[in-house]
Amino acid sequence: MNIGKIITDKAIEAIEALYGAKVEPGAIQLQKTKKEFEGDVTLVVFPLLKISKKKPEETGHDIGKYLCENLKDFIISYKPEGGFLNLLISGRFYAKYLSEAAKVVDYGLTAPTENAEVFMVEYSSPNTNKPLHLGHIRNNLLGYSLSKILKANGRKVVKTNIVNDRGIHICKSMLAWQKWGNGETPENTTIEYRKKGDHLVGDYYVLFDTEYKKQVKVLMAKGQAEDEAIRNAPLMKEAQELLNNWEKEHLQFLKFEYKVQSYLKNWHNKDKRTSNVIYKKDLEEINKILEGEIFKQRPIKALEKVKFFVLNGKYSRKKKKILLKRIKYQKNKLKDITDLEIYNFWTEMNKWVYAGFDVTYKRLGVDFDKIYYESDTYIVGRDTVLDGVKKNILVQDPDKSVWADLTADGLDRKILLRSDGTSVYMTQDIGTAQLRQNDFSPDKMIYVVGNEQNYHFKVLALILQKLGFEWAKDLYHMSYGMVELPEGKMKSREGTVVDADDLMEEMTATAREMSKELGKLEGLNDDEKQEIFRIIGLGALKYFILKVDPVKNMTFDPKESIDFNGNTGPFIQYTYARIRSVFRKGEEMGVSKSRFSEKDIELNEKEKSLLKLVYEFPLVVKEAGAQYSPALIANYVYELAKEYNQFYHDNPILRDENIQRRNFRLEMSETIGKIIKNGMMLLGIEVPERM
RNA sequence: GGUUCCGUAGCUCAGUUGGACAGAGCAACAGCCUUCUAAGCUGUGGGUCGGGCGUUCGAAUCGCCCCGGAAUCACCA
Repeated sequence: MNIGKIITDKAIEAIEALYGAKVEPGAIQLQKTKKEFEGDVTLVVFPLLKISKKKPEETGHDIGKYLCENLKDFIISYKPEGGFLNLLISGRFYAKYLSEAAKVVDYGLTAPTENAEVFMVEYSSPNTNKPLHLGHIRNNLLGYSLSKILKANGRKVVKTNIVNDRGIHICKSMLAWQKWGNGETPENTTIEYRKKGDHLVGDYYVLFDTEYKKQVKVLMAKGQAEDEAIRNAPLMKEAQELLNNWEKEHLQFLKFEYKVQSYLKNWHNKDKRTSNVIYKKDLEEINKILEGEIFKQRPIKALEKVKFFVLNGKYSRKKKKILLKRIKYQKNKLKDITDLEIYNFWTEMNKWVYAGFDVTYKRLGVDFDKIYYESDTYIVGRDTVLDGVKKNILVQDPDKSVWADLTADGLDRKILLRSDGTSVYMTQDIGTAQLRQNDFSPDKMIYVVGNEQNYHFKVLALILQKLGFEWAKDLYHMSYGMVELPEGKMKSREGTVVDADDLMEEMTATAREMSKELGKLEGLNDDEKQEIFRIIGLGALKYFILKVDPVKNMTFDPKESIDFNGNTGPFIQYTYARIRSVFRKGEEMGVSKSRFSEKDIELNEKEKSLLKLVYEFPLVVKEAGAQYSPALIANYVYELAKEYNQFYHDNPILRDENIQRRNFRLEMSETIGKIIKNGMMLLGIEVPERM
């Protein structure tokens, strides 16, 4: 039941019959009829005047008459208005459409099929030296919502995250902690409250910057120029040295990992004692672990997993003992790792941060199918780059630094390896892309990254293409605008960021206060209430961010809290809760929904426009998928909620004495509730049953 | 300076391949709860769509120029 196609086909037929000319479907322009005119669909006749060689009104009349006669029961009447032909679609068509839509549980959403295209969506991509802030929130919400939207368009989606866990930034935090930390950890910071790991590490990052700036000031007072002082400050030098040492130890660690890898790979083949003890079925399971992703990236973790498997297996105590002994033996071989002081501290600090991130992600309601770490991927990138030098695709300068020459493409030269052989940001992204291709061979790789990196991704795609990777054309940078404060950009080093955890907490608190004032949640226990506050607070935040076109920068004023009235998340959630309330009340009254006859339904204006919106939902989902824009969904759902509230205000549902109409209104309300829920789900926003 | 993006009501934003008098929300003001949730509904005021020129039957939308803002052009990430 595609209104557009039905009319377009018939209009083409009409033009041929009336004027003897064949036109392409593209020549038929349809649009929604403006509110101030009578009708539902408007055919723009201007482009057809050359063919009809008649006045606009006459042409409209001709075609309108033809459509009306040949699409009986579908188009009831027509009215040409200047160059516009307004067509009135029968209410029965829409009512019938509603009955169909009502039957489909996931109305508007298309589930992925077996051989659907695989879309990989990268988002979040935090640095491990600081907690997430408002900018990350926009990124995460966009990425998560986009994933949902693509999935609803029948794509298989792999959500991924690349954690920037190495580099000078993290060394700054490490150094500050070593100097002034006094052994503080997330577990023992109990002075006022227990600090989340990511916040703790972030605080040391700020501390580094404060102390560093002091040193620069001192040096400048002693007569050094600013850029000189910036380079010469002892703290910066120490941080750089730390980075160098970290890289050395990291390489050493990789060698250990390699050892474990080769051992595990041959475990059951070469080690007779083990393979005799272990069940064949379990061996297969263990092999699965060894061939899986964890093993490739974190062999030690894989070893732990194998251990866990053995412990939970149905083995006799004796056999378990033998198996565990084998595992322990291997782990002991790795004890050299304990000598890697910097590396181990780095690992430890990262653990604090990840634990903190996990809490934030969970609270925000986002997740990932696969997480990559820069500390793994830059090695792959470096090898590829060196290979590119061998193949003369890339150039190596006399100082050993490696470059991609993009001047022929109208861009500059881009550095890929420093003269000391260390990697840069681009190197890492080259490696990450390769790993992803290996792991998932996606049809499309979407990078949800801020527009400040437009140039970076342009260059990345170009370099990958030059390196001969066919899939380079499948990279897509979903660029979005910055979130700014009224006074300008947020700067984490200066502590002017809006913290993600704080913001979510504030939103929940606002929801709580508001609910208290309105006092509609009596009869619920504290847990239930808390859950509703959480849903509303987060809904307000998420909607506020997602309703804005991604390409645009947006300002956020922390002093003016996010609204809960008007074009907001809570408004939409409220509409849903209202609909649910109708059905609860219906149950109390003993009124339940049953079938209605489309023939007997006279739609009023509001009902018809609501049904038109119901019809549009699948089209909006499609469009949002094509444009990668959650904002389209947000604006649609708002429109739907607004129209419904107007309907609700003026029309009885349960109290309607006309039983046919009551059934219709219940059916319509239920379907609209379903659309609101599904639509909000596409934005990653939950809806409450009550509020 | 080069490149890219943005500029719509006092504020925050809609406006799909060009289509009818440019729409919402907030804020302001005036109303509506003995009736399915008032986080709602109704009404009033508010605009040279940054400016100019051009293409077109028709431009917020496309092209060129200018103005304002942002990002980027690092051996930072």
